[in-house]
Amino acid sequence: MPELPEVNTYQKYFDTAARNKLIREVEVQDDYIIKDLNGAAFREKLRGQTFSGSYRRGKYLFGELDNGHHLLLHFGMSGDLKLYNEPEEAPKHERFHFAFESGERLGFDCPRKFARIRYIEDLQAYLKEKKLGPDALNELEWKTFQEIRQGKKGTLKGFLLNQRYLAGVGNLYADEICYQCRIHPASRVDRLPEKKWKEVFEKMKDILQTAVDRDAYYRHYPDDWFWKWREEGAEAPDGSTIEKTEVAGRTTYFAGKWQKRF
DNA sequence: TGTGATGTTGAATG
DNA sequence: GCATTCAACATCAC
Repeated sequence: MPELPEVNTYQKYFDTAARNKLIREVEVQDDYIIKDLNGAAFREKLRGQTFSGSYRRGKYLFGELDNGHHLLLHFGMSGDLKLYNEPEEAPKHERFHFAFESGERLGFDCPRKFARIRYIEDLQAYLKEKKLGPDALNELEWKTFQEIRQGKKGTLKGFLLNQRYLAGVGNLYADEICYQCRIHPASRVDRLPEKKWKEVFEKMKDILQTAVDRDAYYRHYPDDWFWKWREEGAEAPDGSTIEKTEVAGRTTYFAGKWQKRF
């Protein structure tokens, strides 16, 4: 689930659920997804603190603490947040939760344990060390986009998925962008005409913004979007058949005749 | 029972 | 150091 629009929705949820509530207690059921700290140390760091806000870059969500430190929430493939009141309402695969003074609990659910949680004292230093690119929706400008692609030779899809170049595009939205631009996802970055680059940039912005506006709720996406035909053998709106392949190591769907290979 | 999954990473290669 | 590829990570649903 969690690509940029999904994490944006999680951010809104997190802000509503956690902001300005004193963390009375922290319970850790499984500290596998918490990096650098064991469960007890994590509990010590967070207990008694309050989230004052949040910052999102791509798929990375940083909860701002009142001491100036941050809590990184990366949802991996299956991370989710749930605010609840009674212990028995805890999500099935809860790895930890914050118990607020209000009596509510915010649980972090994660069946597949690909999520990453990290306590960060210096956010700017972390972002720099991590080499995380600008947020594809809110921070990436055309000029920067032009600069980033210089010297690259891989596939367009691989480029869009690389979080060091731009942060936030995942497998589904990468396919969506390629479809809407009528470009084969395995097209080489260095062979794409200038005009197409402009189109990729604009479509990407439009797709992400539209998805964010609809709270990443797929069923509310425009009727002519690709995702609903993203199935092998399906018939795309233009009549071409959807093909399945692998690009940049990821399962990829595209409309054979509709998307041109550069 | 086997397979694949909307993400990241470190190792390996060029 | 950079660009790119790819297997590995842990678990569940189909």
